Amino acid sequence: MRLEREFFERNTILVARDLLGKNLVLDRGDVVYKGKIVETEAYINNNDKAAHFHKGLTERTKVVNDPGGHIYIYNIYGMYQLFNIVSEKSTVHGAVLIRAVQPIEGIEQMFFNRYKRDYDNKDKKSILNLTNGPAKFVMAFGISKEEFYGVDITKDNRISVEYQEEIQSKDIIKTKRINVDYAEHSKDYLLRYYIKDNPYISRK
DNA sequence: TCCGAGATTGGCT
DNA sequence: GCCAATCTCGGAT
Repeated sequence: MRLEREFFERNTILVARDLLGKNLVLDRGDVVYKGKIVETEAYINNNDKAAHFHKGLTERTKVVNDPGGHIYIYNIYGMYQLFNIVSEKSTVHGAVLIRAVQPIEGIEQMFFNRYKRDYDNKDKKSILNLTNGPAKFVMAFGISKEEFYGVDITKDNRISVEYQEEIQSKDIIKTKRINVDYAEHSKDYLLRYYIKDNPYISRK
């Protein structure tokens, strides 16, 4: 059962928290990639200097104007792409960065996408390293901005978020976002969420 | 084995 | 010039 528009059109912070434990699913026909979302960050529309759209939208960020459930992907550091899901209703700006997932299905293909070699000589560390960071899981799934920017994750027949039971609040850690030191007053907002003790989170 | 520093890379803030 | 990241390598543990 996929998550519908109503889920994503809510407040960004609620969407970020409730995405924990849900499965991100990418169906390529011959292979299905599935990963449990274990770490997210909220970028909000309340004077959040860390948000790309805090001064208004540009060509890069225009999809944030769409209703919740659309996909926002951007380039970072010249070499990587990060995956976000737009939240809030149309014209209200907010997005959730997916920072890490735990592989559930398609792990052999993820391994090949990341390392360009077969699944044979694997070790525990290389498995954890598949998807324990925001650019890592994008590479593991083989997602690109060109293919998925602006796609509606509630309607598209390739990509969706699969419903799973809520994570209990005692198992959710709430902390500061990563690498937003430039964001002045916004840098200490507690807008990063992750599942307690999950091995795939990007940082403690 | 673990941790920190340095290199990498190109579009936009 | 800056940046919501990652990889590699060297020295420390």
